[in-house]
Amino acid sequence: MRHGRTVLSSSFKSPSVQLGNILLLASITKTLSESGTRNLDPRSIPISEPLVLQVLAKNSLDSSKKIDFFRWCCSLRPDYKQSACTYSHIFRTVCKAGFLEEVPSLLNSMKEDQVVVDSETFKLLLEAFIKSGKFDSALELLDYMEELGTSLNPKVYDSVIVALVRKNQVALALSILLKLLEANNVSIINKAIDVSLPGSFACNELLVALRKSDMRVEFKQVFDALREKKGFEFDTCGYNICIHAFGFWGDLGTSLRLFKEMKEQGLVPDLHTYNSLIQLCREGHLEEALKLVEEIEGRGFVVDLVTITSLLIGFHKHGRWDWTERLMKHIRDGNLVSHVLKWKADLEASMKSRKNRRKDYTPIFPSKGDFSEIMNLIGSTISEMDTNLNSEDGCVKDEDSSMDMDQWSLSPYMDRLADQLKSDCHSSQLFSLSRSQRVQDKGVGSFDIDMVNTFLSIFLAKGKLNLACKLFEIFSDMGVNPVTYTYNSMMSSFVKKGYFNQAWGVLNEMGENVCPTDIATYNVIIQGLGKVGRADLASAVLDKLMKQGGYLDIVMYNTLINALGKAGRIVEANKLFEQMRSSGINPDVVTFNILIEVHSKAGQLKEAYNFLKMMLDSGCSPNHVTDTTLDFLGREIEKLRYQKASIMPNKDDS
DNA sequence: CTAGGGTTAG
Repeated sequence: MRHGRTVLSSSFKSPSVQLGNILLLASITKTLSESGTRNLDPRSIPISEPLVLQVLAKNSLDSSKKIDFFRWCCSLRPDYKQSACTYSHIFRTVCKAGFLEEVPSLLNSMKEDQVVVDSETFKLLLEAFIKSGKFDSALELLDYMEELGTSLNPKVYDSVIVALVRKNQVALALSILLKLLEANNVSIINKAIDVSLPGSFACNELLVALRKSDMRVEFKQVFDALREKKGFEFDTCGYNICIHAFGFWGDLGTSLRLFKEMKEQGLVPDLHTYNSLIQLCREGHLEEALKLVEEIEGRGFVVDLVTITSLLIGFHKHGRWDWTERLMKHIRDGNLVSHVLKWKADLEASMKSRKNRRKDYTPIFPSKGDFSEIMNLIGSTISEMDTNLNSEDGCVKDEDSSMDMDQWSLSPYMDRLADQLKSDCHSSQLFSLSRSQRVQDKGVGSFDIDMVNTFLSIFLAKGKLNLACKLFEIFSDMGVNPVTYTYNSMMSSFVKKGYFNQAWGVLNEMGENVCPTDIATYNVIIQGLGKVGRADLASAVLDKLMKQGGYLDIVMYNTLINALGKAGRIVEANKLFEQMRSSGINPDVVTFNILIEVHSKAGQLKEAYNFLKMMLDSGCSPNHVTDTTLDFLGREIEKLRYQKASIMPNKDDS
């Protein structure tokens, strides 16, 4: 078929041309993969841009051959110049294959060819550099881009900043942003700012990173610079970040000012905003915190577990459990408050009767002295409890018309369970899973169970295990269907008292009951397990969690690594650390502190030192905890040096 | 895609 028909569009080639190309392409590919560019003859090959692109796009050809071919084509200059498009291709190939060392010379030849690739390709290159830790190269490339002076997509800077932040290169990201903000005379930079900064995602990311790294001064610097920049306005998220950060660092005045300002800007504060502000109750401003709760309710938001946790931690910190009473009064009537009060009353009633019921709990709760503390926690008012009975099938039936009750009510279960308990002679059975399962699964995520979990977390976190156990005991007797965290807490309590069989029972029963919604709640359990050196159970929890499709965030990883490490399971801790990194989570200062400490205490000083080095290399700045830990490491090293003056870990580098 | 509570030392 050789009739020379005109090709209408370059993308629709005649069959003959197509066939010819295919054959040519096949032959080149074959030659390349067999013997590289050695046997290619420029005179016999009609090098054209589409052809080069097609070769570069060949999946069967490995990247090194493609790069060779590309260089071979370049060598044909001045007869043949590569187009920007081809450069774009080869850069992508290079990035994909990780041959970043090829980049500088490729950039040079691009310069010679007097073409410039698109912003997107630059962005990919920068990100590839940053991803592989070649920050210097990334900066060089940035300079080079400025030098080229071409119109670059301002979003390139955003992506660079974000990429750096994610690589813990907060300081570097900071310097780039500040440079952008200050460089009023460089047109390209200005362009970048004008388009990119309003409502910028990158700025928010950087601010968050600065807050997390406790870089107060730098945070303020960026904050001020952004505010001075004309045309820049924070979005809701940005305001939230700043409000939280200033409050976090104790500058409540600024937090509140920003809060006011954002409302004036016409932005609507959301639950994030309020929950950030409520943190101020940690500083003792309990009254104001409650006012905010009022405002939340007034605006139609519903307080969530974060709100409650923040408040309770604040109350706890200031020893003001009596404020829970006031909190409940502030929570919107008709919705939560009645349930909260009811829950409270039920708990009280249950506890009152408990005293007469089980006596064989003593060995599990050797210390009874703190009982009054629970009473304080719950408050002293004893309201009459609702004595509704529930139906046999486990559904809640509400006969109290005055209180719009729903499935959150606990008292019907409690009543029934109280009866069961009376007839139940297995008082040594610490809890009954079948009993729990009989209750319909409606309470998951509801307020009451969260409330209990919150108290449990606090008790467990403060080492008040007996209190936590007690609370849980009461709680599970009420027959609330436990969510995973509750099981976990329970298990933790058992473990701490040596009731391993029961703990395993819980583990096996957890099954589908896992409630994966709130990862924070899983942490305390692992922490507790780690503290008693039962990381094997922590691993089991983890396994189950993962099988349920749960995911791990950085705090969870840290908690787990800590638990494993403290239990002396260093190998597993390290494995988890690797898993964490391979799942794309960057270790933070807490992770490194844990790893350094764990290895130090295990006598693996060299490893500890390596983690310190890794931490510094990854741009993660040490904090006060690191200092304490390093003191320990230093002493251990000193000790070792004293013992064996000759064989030393490579300590004296830094 | 980014924001709030929950993770580490003494």
